[in-house]
Amino acid sequence: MAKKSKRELAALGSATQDVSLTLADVAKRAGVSPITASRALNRPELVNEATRKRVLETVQTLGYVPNLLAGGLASSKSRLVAILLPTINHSLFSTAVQAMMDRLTEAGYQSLLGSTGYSAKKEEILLEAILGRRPDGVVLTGTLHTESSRRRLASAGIPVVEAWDLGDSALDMQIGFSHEQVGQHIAQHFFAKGYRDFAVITADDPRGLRRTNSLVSQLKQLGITHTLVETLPLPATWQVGREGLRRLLKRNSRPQLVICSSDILALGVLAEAASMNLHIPDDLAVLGFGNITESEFAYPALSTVSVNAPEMGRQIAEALLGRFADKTCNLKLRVDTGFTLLERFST
Amino acid sequence: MAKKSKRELAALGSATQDVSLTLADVAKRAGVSPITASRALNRPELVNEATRKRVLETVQTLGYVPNLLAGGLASSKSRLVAILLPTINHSLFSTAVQAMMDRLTEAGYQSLLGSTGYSAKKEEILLEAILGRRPDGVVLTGTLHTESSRRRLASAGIPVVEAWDLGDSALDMQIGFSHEQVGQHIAQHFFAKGYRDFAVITADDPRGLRRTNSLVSQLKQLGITHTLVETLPLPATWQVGREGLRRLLKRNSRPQLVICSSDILALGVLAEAASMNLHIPDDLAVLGFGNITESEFAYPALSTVSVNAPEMGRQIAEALLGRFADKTCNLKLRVDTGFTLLERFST
DNA sequence: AGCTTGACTGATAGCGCTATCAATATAAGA
DNA sequence: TCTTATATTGATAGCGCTATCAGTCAAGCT
Repeated sequence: MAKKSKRELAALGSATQDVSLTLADVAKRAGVSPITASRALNRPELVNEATRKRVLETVQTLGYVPNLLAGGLASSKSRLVAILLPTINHSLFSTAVQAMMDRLTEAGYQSLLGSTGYSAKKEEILLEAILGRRPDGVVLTGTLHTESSRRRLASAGIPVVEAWDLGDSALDMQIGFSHEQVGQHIAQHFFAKGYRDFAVITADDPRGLRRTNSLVSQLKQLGITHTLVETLPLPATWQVGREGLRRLLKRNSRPQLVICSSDILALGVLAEAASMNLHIPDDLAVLGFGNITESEFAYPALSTVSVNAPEMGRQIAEALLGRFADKTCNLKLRVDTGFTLLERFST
Repeated sequence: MAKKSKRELAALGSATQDVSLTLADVAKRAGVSPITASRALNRPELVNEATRKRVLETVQTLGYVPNLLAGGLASSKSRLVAILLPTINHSLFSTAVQAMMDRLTEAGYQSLLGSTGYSAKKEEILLEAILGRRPDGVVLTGTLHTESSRRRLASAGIPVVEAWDLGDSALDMQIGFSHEQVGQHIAQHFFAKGYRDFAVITADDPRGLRRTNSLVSQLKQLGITHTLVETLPLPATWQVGREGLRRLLKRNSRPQLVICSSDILALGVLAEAASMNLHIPDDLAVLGFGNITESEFAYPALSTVSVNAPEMGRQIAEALLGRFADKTCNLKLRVDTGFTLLERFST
């Protein structure tokens, strides 16, 4: 009762905003039925020009903000895309995510970010909470920890994009690149340039490990039988990179080239090398991965592998939007966004 | 019809997950009324132990995921907290946000991240979309571009935390520190240490500018009448930091100490200095701001101002949770989380 | 005139959940 | 014995929106 009267007050007065204004209030004031008001906002092509204008003006003057919870419930379209990241902080993915969000926001979708962190238990809870919002789509960037999480996602019946990879067991759409190819390419490229003594510093993450394995086995094929590999626990930070180089140098020989599983590690290596007065690339060459924005402006500028993150982000957004518009489109989509080896001044 | 039968199928079969399972399905199977099932999940203290257990088991076996859109609509509690950031990428705020999200997630809230970017227009649209989700609370980290955005937020009738600052015109709760004090403290500290020749590289952001103004005027009071200030456009990146130092050195004298408005700029300055073969801190001392994780492991380790971001994040979360539990609590909350000048090896 | 078509608008009935009040049973107190 | 309190469960009625189907009206055609 009290509520109702408050509302009517707001509708009658010249309030420019209100908390609990409903579409019905707008409709009443514009002299149309609620459903027409709804259409004026969501399917303007179905409404007469003059009517639509009147409704939109009323929306403006009242400061009405549609309740998307209600809209989502009624239409079973939440206009929400869930993005799962390993961590929100220092993410290799942030550039891709930014581009993706920009495009999605433009198209009227919002992004629900979830950081899966490092605990499988937390991930399960997160996934449940996110699925509870009935997102229209899900983007997976990191890997999921448990198989049950993957199954749960698969059976949620919503479009899923697995980004940053092109694995075998696709849940749905895949947009990324081949980590094996990256490893192989690095090996071939630097072998051809004359490097013979390689070392790897990698974080203990499945994809970094795959790149590493592919690199090592390609080197073997080229006749380089022994490659030092330092595997360090997540998360990848500068500190870990520095520690990695220290450990590497404690071992026998000093490698010509250190290949890092991420730019973040590589920047740590650069810092550690500087602290040791090692000259880069003469004393030690360093390669990163991911081409985060810092890399280009490090000193020396970091050589790295670019995976064209903004483009990937855009493609992910488009793939989802396509599927939203037409449920049968992009069904087995698999896009290889490739990669580029960027030689700057650290190799 | 078809829908109904599909549902019943799922409820009868031993399916472990289903898309459109409702609470009513769970209730039927557990032999209770829907409302009891609802309570078993959300207000367990109101339900008999045995009943609750039965319901929860049923939820498990069916793989039911509550529809939070419906729940939110019915209870007008969305369990959603909106966090507005200037940008999701390379954010000074990411550590605070991470801590905040962790706590909120733990308490059953989800975070809707919005990047306000650099366009006021985009910000308006974003705000409208976010308010449409009826978040239970909003956290503002950057500043909002337009006054109308602020008003809109204020009149949304939900708890708002303004983080990272303690301004005069609080919308609601404030948790942060005084940028003026930071500037003043830096001036006093380094003056006392004997520095006399200062320069500032700052991004064109309101708070950095406030720190700078306070610094400069404090220096004036100490008898240092002229301080070079380079103001560069957002976003703050390494590139901008490098550019800043270059510009600074093109001017007359070389300062003893360069004070940067963010660690990111400072790391850029470090890189530029390295490229010029300047020795830090002897040739040039550098101070950052924010204490991002990289700073500690840069070479040389970056002196900076820590604002205790994780603690701030936690406090923000607690403030909101307190308010959610009791609408009258924390009403004019204003927490000064302070700051610490961390001298490492760049000063 | 009668029919069809297209453009527009509205009435109705939910979406899946919870607030609210009511009902029941049992235990405790007078 | 009859209240009164406590614990537990259920019936009802929405939350604010949209899908769906059903008009209404004017224009165009036979």
